[in-house]
Amino acid sequence: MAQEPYFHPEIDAITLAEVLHALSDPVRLAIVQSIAPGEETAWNAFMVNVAPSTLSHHMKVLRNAGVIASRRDGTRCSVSLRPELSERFPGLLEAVLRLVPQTA
Amino acid sequence: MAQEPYFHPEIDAITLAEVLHALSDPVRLAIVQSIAPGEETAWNAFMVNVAPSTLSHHMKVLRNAGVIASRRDGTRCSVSLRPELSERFPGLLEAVLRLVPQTA
DNA sequence: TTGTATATTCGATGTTCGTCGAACACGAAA
DNA sequence: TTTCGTGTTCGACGAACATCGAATATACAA
Repeated sequence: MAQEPYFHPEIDAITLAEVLHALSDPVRLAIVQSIAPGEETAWNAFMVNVAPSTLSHHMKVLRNAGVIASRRDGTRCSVSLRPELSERFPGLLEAVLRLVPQTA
Repeated sequence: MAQEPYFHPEIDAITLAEVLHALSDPVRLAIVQSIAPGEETAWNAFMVNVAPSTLSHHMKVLRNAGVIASRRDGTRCSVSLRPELSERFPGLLEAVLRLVPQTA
């Protein structure tokens, strides 16, 4: 874990295409779906079968897209859904997350 | 134009990740946005600055993802939004299309 | 039949992506 | 201090992607 703070884009810098791209990967979709809105999830609590380096990559994609926020907690890391996303694109994440279960 | 009929996937074969991926490209997002629901749009009526071969490629991606339907009309081609998409993933396309204008 | 307009397919090019293992950086514990 | 646990970064790989121009196939018009 680097001591540098995580980069999180400004609300207005979030683009629709980038959000949709971030959500268009099955692994990332599973990640986002397993984060309860308003709550934090431990980094290593995701049931995705990828290497840690790959998971870190996906987290970065979601973070850069403005979907999730990462917070350092000592050696560990907690992630959560960014409330700003629903301000920028109201209803989008809700619409997607509502449909995920019937896909899997 | 090939005489072969266009391939359109079955409703249940449409996956959320594939739809999101199809919509995650700016050109394709512009295409979808300029198709009025319930109406047909002429192939060459899209204001996207790409070569015809590129446009054809994007149409194929959207078609394979289950987002649009293509119909031959003599030498020409008309496209429309697939109503089945809203049956498979209710509210998804509506949520996206509602947000496109504020992006551009 | 010959020619024209329309869209698809093909081949090529450069880019982006998802994945991994190895190496690294940091905080915390021993 | 040394060790261990946790994520990140780096380098590499093959696959997928966006783009184009050229060639092609088809329907229609002259």
